[in-house]
Amino acid sequence: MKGNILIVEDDKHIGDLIEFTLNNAGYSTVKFDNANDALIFLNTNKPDLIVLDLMLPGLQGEDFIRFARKKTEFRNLPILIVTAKSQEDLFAKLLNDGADDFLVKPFSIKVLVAKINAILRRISKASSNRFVVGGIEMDLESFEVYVKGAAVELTKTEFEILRIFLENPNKVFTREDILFKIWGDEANIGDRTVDVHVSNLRKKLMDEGKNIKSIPKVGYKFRP
Amino acid sequence: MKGNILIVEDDKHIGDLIEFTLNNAGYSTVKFDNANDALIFLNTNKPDLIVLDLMLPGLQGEDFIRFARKKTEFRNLPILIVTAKSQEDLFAKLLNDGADDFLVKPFSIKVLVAKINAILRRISKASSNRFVVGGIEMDLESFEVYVKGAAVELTKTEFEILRIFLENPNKVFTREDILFKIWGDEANIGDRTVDVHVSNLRKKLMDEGKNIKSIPKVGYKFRP
DNA sequence: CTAAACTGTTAAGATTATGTTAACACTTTA
DNA sequence: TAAAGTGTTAACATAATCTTAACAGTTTAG
Repeated sequence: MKGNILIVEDDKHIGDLIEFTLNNAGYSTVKFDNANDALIFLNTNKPDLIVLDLMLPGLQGEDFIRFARKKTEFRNLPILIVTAKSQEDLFAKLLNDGADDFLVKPFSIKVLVAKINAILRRISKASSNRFVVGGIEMDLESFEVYVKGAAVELTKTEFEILRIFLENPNKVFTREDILFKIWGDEANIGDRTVDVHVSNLRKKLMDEGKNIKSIPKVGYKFRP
Repeated sequence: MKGNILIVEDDKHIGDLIEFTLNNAGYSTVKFDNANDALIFLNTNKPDLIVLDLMLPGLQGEDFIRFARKKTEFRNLPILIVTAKSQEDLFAKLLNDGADDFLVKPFSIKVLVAKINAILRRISKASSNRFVVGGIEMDLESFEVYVKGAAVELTKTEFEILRIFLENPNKVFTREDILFKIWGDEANIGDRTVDVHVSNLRKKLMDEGKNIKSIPKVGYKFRP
């Protein structure tokens, strides 16, 4: 998941379009058609970005920005304004109030996504590629593995094999599958080598090692 | 002084207008009417933001962005595009390439200043040019590094490598990653060179040097 | 029940990666 | 112009990892 985006847009048609587009671009979304509900949502949630229609019924978009900015944790939350007409003075004011950017309707869907990508890239350096399966935590960025919170030192090959298992829980891999995935197809290695690595992995993973099951005559799988 | 802004704009009239406006808003400016001179300027200077006209003679604005983005120290330098016509596909591409925002001519002077204020406010909040990671303190402005308070003399290359590590604690970088981030992609240098610099870094950093870990078959990382 | 096939584990040797030094080229400084 | 500083490469030493072979233990099939 690339990020969580809050959409505040009273026009159902446009709101759906934005939501659909962002979902397609890999973002998860929450949508409200009024600012009050969105503010209530913000009490208990912290999205990565807000797409805000300026012309909302009731509470105005401007007020929404000011309210949102009051809370410390939202001081750096990017807000992208979507508005019907080009009011340059208003834009200038909003940008100074804390909005990050704006789009004038009708706007291009491509530009919308590109702007959001650009803003979020700036804000969050990299979405963490860390995941947890069973009692094992794997961080692809730091190449670290934790079993029940304790760091475990793995070699690169062990790491790669474990990754295959964790990314496909319960799927059985033949030794050839594993050889191919790690060494490529030109490798000239006996498949018993996999057994040795799996053996070493099991030992290093302590209790969790028991979850690497051997399927006789087939291969190995990981059952969390 | 609020900040230093590089203007790249071939239309003298618009360039003067931008410069005048930004000066009035409290920014200091440097202006070029072509991308080549601007790139030369970037070799020895580091502005806080670039205002770039997309339709430049000779080197295209797109190329300019790519060149600028190659160097580590400009990777987070905000670039605001000013362009004559609305080309939405191009905008989308540029935003993904690393531009931060754009304005379509004729644009409002108020909006220009507001956008620049907004971008710089975002940046200055996010990145101080002095930071501490573990027992190491790095000052990007004075190019000084302190280990437990004691100044350490580093060469430029060592400094850049350390910066990559400190800005991304625990993230593993391959030797190619490091080569690319520092030398760009046209460099023709063996990756063992990185080892030598890392070796020298470790020595100079004394105790803290132990926190530069080598991940066999992958690369290096800094674990504070 | 026994042989064959399969899996687990160990340890040794082979292979590959890393650490470090020294030499040379190049640039900057005095 | 010499001297000092920096960057790059090559060479060698050291260290880590991989692979294999051997053997023990286990399961399967007849």
